[in-house]
Amino acid sequence: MPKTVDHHARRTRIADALIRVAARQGLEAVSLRQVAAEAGVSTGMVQHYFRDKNAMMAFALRAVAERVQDRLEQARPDTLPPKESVRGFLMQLLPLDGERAVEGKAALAFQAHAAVHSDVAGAVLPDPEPLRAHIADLIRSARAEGAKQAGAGGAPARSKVPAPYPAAVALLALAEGLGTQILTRECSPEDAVTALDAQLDTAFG
Amino acid sequence: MPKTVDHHARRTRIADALIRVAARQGLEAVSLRQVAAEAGVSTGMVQHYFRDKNAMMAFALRAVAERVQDRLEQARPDTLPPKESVRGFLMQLLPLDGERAVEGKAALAFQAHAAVHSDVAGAVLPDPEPLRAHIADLIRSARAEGAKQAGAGGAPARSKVPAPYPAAVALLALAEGLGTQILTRECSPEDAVTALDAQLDTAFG
DNA sequence: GTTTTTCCAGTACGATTGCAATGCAAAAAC
DNA sequence: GTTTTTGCATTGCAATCGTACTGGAAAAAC
Repeated sequence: MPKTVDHHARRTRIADALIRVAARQGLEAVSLRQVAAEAGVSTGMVQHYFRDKNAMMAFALRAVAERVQDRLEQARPDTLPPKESVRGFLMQLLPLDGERAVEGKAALAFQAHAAVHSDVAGAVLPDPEPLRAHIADLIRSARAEGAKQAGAGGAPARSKVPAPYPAAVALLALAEGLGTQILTRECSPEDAVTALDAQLDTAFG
Repeated sequence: MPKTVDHHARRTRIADALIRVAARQGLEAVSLRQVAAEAGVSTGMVQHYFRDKNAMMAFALRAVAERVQDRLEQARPDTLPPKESVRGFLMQLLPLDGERAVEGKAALAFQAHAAVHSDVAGAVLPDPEPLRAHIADLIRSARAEGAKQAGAGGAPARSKVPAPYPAAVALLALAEGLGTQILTRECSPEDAVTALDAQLDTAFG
């Protein structure tokens, strides 16, 4: 076998360039030549590693999704109490530094793309349900712990606290919504964190 | 003066076509020829009413924003109690029918566009602050009413209820996040409504 | 009637697009 | 050494892009 190279690494490098172009100028500016130039390679090489533009886009879409997933799993310190653990998750979803701003803008562009091309999105994007279920479980366990500490003679559980699963759905959707509002400058990062913390306070007992 | 036509109506008709194309195939597919074909007019006419493509895009961007704004003001029955009034607002932001799905997909595409071209977005998009302030006021008045009905000897206000302004920020961001999750099929409309209602229950005492 | 101004269809042009095809360097297989 | 397979640079092509431009129909002004 002749000259051997790491295909996945090459594809990832090209996908990185695509993400940077998308974050800087939008998906409309993503072309084979633009991406190749951003990656510092020739268009022929891009063509060598991706059958066509759609394949390149699908790979990049999956790459952003996996990067977010990696960040979430990396920020999973199971030693922390449930509430802090969930807070760690959700903060990772907010574009609070430059790196995540780039990823966030690219993710926003891909969201619009996914809403229109649901076929590729469905084939490439991960199922959001496990994460929701995990957060719902953390909420449940935290509330059980809180009820135990309140003692047997205490007041019954307060009404008006949302059920765990809707609360988990709301937390994730809220983080996503706040993230896009930060990117579009509709909301300051400080207000976003304040709103998210308030939401955490009500979701956990 | 020669043949007189309603410029604004013509522009709006073209912008409608642009929105439909963007909702169906994304902003990448928005070209002068595509939009003209969708509107059933010639590209020459599009050029006559818009100096260039950017002007057309900016007009369409403003058009979606105004349409959402109109829907919100139209669904403002001040006779209802505050909570129902806010619920009416937020439900209008969810893409629960075909018409709003089209608008929502276009709005999603424009959001990604606005995050990248913040100059045009800043010049065209309305300030989100008044709506947030209005919702925060409704929350305040509803809580004051609730406290009065609870009587003077009752328990003090429960802790862990978020301050009105962060609650308003959260409600709007949550509606936006749920809306995009519905469009990307990450979340069912039923779960979205459930999560939003739960959020309303906690925001209003 | 003529004139003038607006409205818009049509065409043309240079740039850019996605993609196919060609060709060659380099490294493993022999 | 030769052969063979892979990795990639380059070029070319048809299609589409945004935009400039031309020309004429139509209606108000005269």
